[in-house]
Amino acid sequence: MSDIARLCGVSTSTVSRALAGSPLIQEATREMIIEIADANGYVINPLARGLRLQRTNTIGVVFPLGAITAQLISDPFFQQMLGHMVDEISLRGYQILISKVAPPKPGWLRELIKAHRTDGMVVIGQSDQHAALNDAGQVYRPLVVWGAHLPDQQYCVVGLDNEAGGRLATEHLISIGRRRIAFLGDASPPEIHQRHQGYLAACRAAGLEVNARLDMPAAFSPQQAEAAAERLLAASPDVDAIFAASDVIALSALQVLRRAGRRVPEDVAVVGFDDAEVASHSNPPLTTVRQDLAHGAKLMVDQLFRRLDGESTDGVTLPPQLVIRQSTVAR
Amino acid sequence: MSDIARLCGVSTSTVSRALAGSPLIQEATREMIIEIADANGYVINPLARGLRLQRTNTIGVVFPLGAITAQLISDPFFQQMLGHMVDEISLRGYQILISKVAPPKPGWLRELIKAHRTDGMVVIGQSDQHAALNDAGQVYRPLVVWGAHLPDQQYCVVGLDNEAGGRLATEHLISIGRRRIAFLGDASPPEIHQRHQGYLAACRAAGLEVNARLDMPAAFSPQQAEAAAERLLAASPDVDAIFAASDVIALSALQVLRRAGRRVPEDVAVVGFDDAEVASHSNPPLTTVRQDLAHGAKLMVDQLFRRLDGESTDGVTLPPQLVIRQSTVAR
DNA sequence: TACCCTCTTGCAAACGATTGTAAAAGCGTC
DNA sequence: GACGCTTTTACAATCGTTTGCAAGAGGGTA
Repeated sequence: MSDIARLCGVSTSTVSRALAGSPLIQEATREMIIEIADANGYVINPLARGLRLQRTNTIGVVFPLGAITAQLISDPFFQQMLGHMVDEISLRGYQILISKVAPPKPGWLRELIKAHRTDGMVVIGQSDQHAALNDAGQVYRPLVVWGAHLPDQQYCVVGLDNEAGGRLATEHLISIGRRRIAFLGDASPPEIHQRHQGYLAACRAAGLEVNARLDMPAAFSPQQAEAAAERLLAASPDVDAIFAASDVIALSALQVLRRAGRRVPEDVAVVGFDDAEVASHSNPPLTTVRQDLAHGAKLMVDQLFRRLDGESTDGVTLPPQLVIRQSTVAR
Repeated sequence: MSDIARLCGVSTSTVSRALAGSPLIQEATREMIIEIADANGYVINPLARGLRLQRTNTIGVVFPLGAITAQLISDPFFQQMLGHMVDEISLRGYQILISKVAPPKPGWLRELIKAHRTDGMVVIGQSDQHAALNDAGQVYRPLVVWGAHLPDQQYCVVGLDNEAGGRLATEHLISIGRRRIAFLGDASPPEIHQRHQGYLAACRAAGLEVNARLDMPAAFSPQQAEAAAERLLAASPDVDAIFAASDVIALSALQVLRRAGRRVPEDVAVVGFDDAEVASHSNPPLTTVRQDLAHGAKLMVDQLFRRLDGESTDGVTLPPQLVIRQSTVAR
């Protein structure tokens, strides 16, 4: 900037004000300065600017990956969410700084905040970090989290009503006459825990027995999910329906069932969760609980920017929607 | 930092050196300083640090979206690439700054570089920005681009041999007896152009006629791709094979063919490109040209870091691999 | 000419780190 | 005690901006 100032025969403060469009600078001077700056390919240094202004025009998108998930790529959910976030945030002229926190160490979120590299943060998924989020949420306002609504939470959450989703899926399976309904998924992240609660509630309401043999922990990666599905079939050969905690898990279950010679949906009906792109193209197409990630991402970013403006926001609970396809109801 | 210095009864320079692990600082002093810094939740400010060091520990991932693509989310290719990039870069302890450049204005890349927010950059896809890349690549070293290898290029490219991929796909269709093979895709981005060249070469080698009715521009979004597939069927009802420029386009074609009552592969065989997750789960599963994005991403990041170390790298051309599934060969 | 007023511009102090160089401290030796 | 040597610490400049405040320029009026 001092080079430009020298070229223009003015001081850096004048250049700075001219580029910022300050009314203190005469129109003719401004035009001259802008022209010379452009001609010399001058670009303002965002680091220095951020340091001075304490504003970076950047939003952080954080993926806390606890014990549950090893890699980001493992699930299309993360990929899609990230894609939507990039779209929504760049629409508002902000930059995006991604942090993958794996595994989270104590204080990770406070450190991320205190680094002051971003004006606000979006956290995708609570993982097992509810305490850290509560801790930060009380003092740091521009924070929005995607995940489950928890009773004692001190931070702004946008997320699906996962319990209702679990109930919806399970009631659908019950309504088509299934009685031995298995749950396939690891219920330790809060979102999945709530889906599981919904499953249990629906089973109890219908007077169905739920036992440990029907309740099979399964991680999100296809390989581990297949292994879990095989364990399930071995433990409960008479299972007549599977409610999987995600579409990826459901697709793995479909593969295992096909290899085992079970027909879907005649012998075993399968329901997934997410309505990822794959769900509609699978064979058979997958009945699933749809979460509208594009809308969710939009809401999160909306709320975040309202918080940046000093408003306070309460989060949103989105209604789940059951999408019925041929994995539960044959044509 | 000056607070910590005051608390410790030393100067900021001592604190800085202690935290950086400089041998100039006595062990006892260092331990005392680190302890006090931790106890007070002190976190170094990366903006100030970056400003001083002219290093940000950040890699930029840039998506230039030219006239071709409207949204980032439209194609799983971008989502997957982004996911892999995040994985590979964070593995090396660097942060990731995403820029979606849509549409690219003249000088966008030089501006991005001159902003000095990142130590290096990865550009995903050339779009229609070959000139801008050439312009920047000559002066800016830490730049790696995913895309097609072009004759006069001055920048480091990692990418698939798209022409070979196009040839492979087309030869496969020819080998199963197809004669009226359509190309579905917009050949203006270099990658797709090369796939199209491979298609033309294979057709010519087999003595097949290629006419405009078999050559149908199709954008990457499912809606537009479906419309294109419908136009194709209308223009050339006797088509017996479709080579689609991406899996998303191929899946749209499958939908349209099903609605039109054509059997796949008996009436019309379909080949896609990418081997996205959806390809293996579709109905019927899609024959496609696989690009190993995980490997590609790893190579790109490898080369970028070697360039950061002052080495110069030449880019890599990856071999395509045909994955044959039931959309071309019935079981 | 002296004075005041308005309009522009420049000076210099931040923002929060790093680092070359100078100074201080500690210690052994003559 | 003076000197020199090594070890440890502090001073101050620097990275590239922004901005409160002071000062200069120009013009009108008494």
